[in-house]
Amino acid sequence: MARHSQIDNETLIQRLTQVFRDYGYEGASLTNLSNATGLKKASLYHRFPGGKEEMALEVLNSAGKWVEENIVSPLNSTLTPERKIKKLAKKLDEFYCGGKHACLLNMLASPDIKNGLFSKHIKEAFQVWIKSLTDVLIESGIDPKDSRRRSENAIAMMQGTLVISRGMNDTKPFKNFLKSLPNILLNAEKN
Amino acid sequence: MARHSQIDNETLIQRLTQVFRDYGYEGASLTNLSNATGLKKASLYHRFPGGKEEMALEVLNSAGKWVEENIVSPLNSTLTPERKIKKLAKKLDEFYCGGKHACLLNMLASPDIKNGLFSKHIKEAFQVWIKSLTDVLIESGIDPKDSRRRSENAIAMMQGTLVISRGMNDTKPFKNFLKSLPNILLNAEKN
DNA sequence: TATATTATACCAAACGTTCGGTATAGTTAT
DNA sequence: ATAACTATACCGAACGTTTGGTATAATATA
Repeated sequence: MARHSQIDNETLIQRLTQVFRDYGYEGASLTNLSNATGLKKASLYHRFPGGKEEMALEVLNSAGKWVEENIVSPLNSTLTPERKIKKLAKKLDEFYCGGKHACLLNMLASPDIKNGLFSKHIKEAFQVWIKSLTDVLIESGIDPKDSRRRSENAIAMMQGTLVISRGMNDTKPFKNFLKSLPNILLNAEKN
Repeated sequence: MARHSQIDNETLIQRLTQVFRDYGYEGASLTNLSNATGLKKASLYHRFPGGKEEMALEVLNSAGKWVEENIVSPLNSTLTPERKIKKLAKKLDEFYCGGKHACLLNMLASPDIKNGLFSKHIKEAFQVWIKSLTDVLIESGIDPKDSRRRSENAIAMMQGTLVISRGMNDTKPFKNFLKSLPNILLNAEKN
């Protein structure tokens, strides 16, 4: 009954994600976002009446959905814990493009962007990461408290190696983290 | 021969640091910086003719000097490795205000701020961190390659727990990291 | 000692530019 | 024809920066 979009929602969000991830919220200007998507400002406002805020929220939600489907869900499957972790590492490699991409949760977590508009999303996202990992470790027979500690460590290592890989312009730290991930999680006595 | 500054250089840099650390480069507006320092915009330009760029560079240099004096130098002292690490943890607690402060290296490491104006500083800073830690571990009798691996892990954990502490608005992750730091570095088989 | 001069620190106001956002008119596909 | 979509032009506000000039303190000259 109407005309087709010239860029589908999925790729649109994907392009917006790139900009927010590389430049942060303040650094992601509408000009950037327009250039990255091929849509003029007015068209972006047609798609996102809430403006930049809505774009960033949609980007966060989309990333959250991807993580839910590709990370959390496989961790709830019937595979063995070890195979789940191996799969996790592969998906992380894909998600962060081998360490070349920054993490949105880091880039959008400034203390007062729009009075902490994203802080709830970010906090929940971290909790989801940690919880789903913890459950796998508990399932594998590791003491619950220890499971949680190891999971928190793993997520911290992930974020940290991403920061360092970006800062040193070298993906090795992240790559090494992925390789050591099974050890970190399943037999922490040798990491 | 002239009028007195109404804010000395050290506290001036300190105030600027707060803003860059909390808001990132793009988020740190001249209005922010002016309010934080008590100097009007034009006065900031008198102190820093190179403008915002120069301010950020001075902030980075100042932080680098602090780290050199308070972190790197003590690691080269005559203390035992274990006591050095304990001291390190204390200084890190101070430097990052118990996990409440973000790391400048993370906040200023966007891929293309002014064509990577800060990327050299940031890369070198990470290298300094890692090298000085590695040397301590080697001194303590740990295999050089393993020493380097452990040091990289420790720095990654530090950055990661800072990211998570900020994202979850809870300094526990960073605090726990500090507590586990001696173990991570000196007897990695139990971390 | 008193005055003129110089040097620095500071600021109000304005610069041109870009920001996020909007109003309107036109185009396109059904 | 109608509704979906896009492009152009525009807006007030904020951006980083510059200008033109005042206030304060030390120095040089008398």
